[in-house]
Amino acid sequence: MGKRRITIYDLAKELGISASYISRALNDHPSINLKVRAHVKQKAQELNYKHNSQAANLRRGTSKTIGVIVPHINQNFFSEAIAGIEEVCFEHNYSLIICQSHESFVKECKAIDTLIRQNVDCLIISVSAETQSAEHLQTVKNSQIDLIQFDRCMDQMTGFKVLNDNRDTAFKVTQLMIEQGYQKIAFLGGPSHLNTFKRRKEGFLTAIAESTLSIPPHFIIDDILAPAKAMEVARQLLLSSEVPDAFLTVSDHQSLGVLQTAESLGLKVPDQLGIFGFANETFASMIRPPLSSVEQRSKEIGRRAAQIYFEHLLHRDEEDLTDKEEIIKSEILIRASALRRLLSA
Amino acid sequence: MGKRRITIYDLAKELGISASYISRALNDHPSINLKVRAHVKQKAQELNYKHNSQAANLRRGTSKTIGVIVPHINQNFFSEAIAGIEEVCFEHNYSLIICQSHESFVKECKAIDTLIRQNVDCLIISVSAETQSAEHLQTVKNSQIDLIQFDRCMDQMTGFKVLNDNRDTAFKVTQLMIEQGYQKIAFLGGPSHLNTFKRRKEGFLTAIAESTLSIPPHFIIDDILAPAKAMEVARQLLLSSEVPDAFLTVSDHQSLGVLQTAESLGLKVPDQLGIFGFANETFASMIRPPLSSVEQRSKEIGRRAAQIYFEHLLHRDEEDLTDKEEIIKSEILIRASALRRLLSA
DNA sequence: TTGTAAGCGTTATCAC
DNA sequence: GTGATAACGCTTACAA
Repeated sequence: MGKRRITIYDLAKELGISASYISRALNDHPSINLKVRAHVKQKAQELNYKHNSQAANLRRGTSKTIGVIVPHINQNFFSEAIAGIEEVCFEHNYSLIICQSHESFVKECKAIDTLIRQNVDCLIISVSAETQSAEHLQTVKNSQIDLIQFDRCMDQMTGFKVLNDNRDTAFKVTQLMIEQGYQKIAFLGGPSHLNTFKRRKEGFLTAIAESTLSIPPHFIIDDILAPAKAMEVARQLLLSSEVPDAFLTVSDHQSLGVLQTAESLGLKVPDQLGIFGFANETFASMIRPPLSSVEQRSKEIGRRAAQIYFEHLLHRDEEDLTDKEEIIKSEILIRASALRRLLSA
Repeated sequence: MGKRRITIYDLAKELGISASYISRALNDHPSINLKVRAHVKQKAQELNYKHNSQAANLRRGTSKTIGVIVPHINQNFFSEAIAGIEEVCFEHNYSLIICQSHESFVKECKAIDTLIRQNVDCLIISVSAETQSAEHLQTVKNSQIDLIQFDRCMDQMTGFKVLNDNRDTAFKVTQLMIEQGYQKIAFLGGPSHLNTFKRRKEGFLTAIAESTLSIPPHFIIDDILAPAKAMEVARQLLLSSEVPDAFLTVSDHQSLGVLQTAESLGLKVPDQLGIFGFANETFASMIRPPLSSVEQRSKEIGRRAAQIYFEHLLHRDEEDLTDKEEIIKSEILIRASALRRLLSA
């Protein structure tokens, strides 16, 4: 029994009023007497009536749903960001549909297609490492779906973006390392077509340029996110004739690789070799020596991305922005791995 | 321009055939000539037609959507599980709506309500720490929504469950520690009304009972998941007259707390104190000494949970199961923190 | 093979 | 205040 779902028609029959009236009562339409509203709502509860969002959304032409695409749900940075997005959506009674691109451009396109078909009102995305073109993002906008990018963004695509201050942070971190007396700093980067990594590198290069140091070009190496690669490169450099006395990397995993390599070569960290990571993974503070890193406040990034939708896009009017880059300030965590002197500040 | 979304009626007009025919062509209905199908599909692409899942689902009475509720998206165990669920759903062209309970029973109920209104076909849930009753889960079933529990399950609720072999694993881990020569093993547990923690404790107690050891009752302490609490308790025990020579905990964070406490007291791990964690967090293998732990294969748990829906529930027939507990075997990772002797095996 | 029409559950519009 | 009625975009009997 109880097979079929209760609809407003069932309520209408039960209460002897029309379905449209029921609908209005449940939606707190002002034209309806407060007592009637209460009565209807009570009856709805009694009969275990559940509003059918699908039907309502079809009728209304909106889905009250936001789609999210990230490379991997189970990477700390992204799961934190999603948690932030979810919090804000929950406050606004919006649902979240989540897809993973697995760093594949093809899957990212498929995910976008799915989300368009699902009628999402907004898409929040951090693109895959493979993504080089922004055409698929244009499709989203063409489908009248609001687009918000975070972290990994396509520079050629205008619109809302929520980003870390990557350039600035890398700049400051580099300065800190120089302050600590490191003079031959190597830089291990990521895929340089991704804005986040590009900017971290820029920050590093600018700080070096503004200093009196000169860094040999082969100390600056792109696209070695994989810890194994990082270890190999670190080993080569540390065994060469011109040895770096510090490593700045774009991820804690790279840094960990460097640290282990250094240990295996009998180098003392931070005295003989300084190491600075990025992302403040859980393990960063737990290894010995604790790894200096950058807290990206990824949950806050997610929150802001979602808030942009509700602030600027949902009830858009003439004066509203259509284009904005919002910067979430990272926090530099200087720990033992890059600390040779007392800090001046 | 291009304001309105293209519908099958637009396609129909454009091609001079009826909308229903278009629908069938797009859905590969066998009655339609292959050439026509191709023609229609091509035109659809040309006009940038996007199938509206909402409308189709409303008509079909299904949503091809699975709801997921977990305490926190951004906890490793759960984000891995969700990644597994997502993978399987993606293969089947199903979408995922994700909610967090934040360990609150009230929020869990609200999430369930949302998902029912969203018309999900199935709910996959790991209940909050607060959840003691299963009435809200019954509501789900009453709404003709398939229910699959994983990890944290309500024992009083029948149906499909995907679980770790918690009891068994804790049993084996305890035996391993005894093999290593530890004789006074303390147990730091979690909230005991949650099946996972209850069973880990049972496993520990059984192994002790089957051994020749006798453990004082105050060595066995429930409900201290918070690392700070774990540290406090460890400190008290390690400074008392009767000192444990090992700790088995139900989480790596507890274990880390114990490890740091031991270090601060000048105790040598693993020689003077053995430590065994649970969950194999990223940091477990990276700290010194590396922490022994249990890999729960959470992604696999997620995958299995989702697969159950597609195997047993989606095309249910008379002979199908309605009740099953599936066990995902954990993997015991014995590392230096609990390794005093060479292993026999 | 093709088209007509009804209906999924809601809400908006228009009457009364 | 209240109630018909049409529509949202799609699928599916049923007819032709």
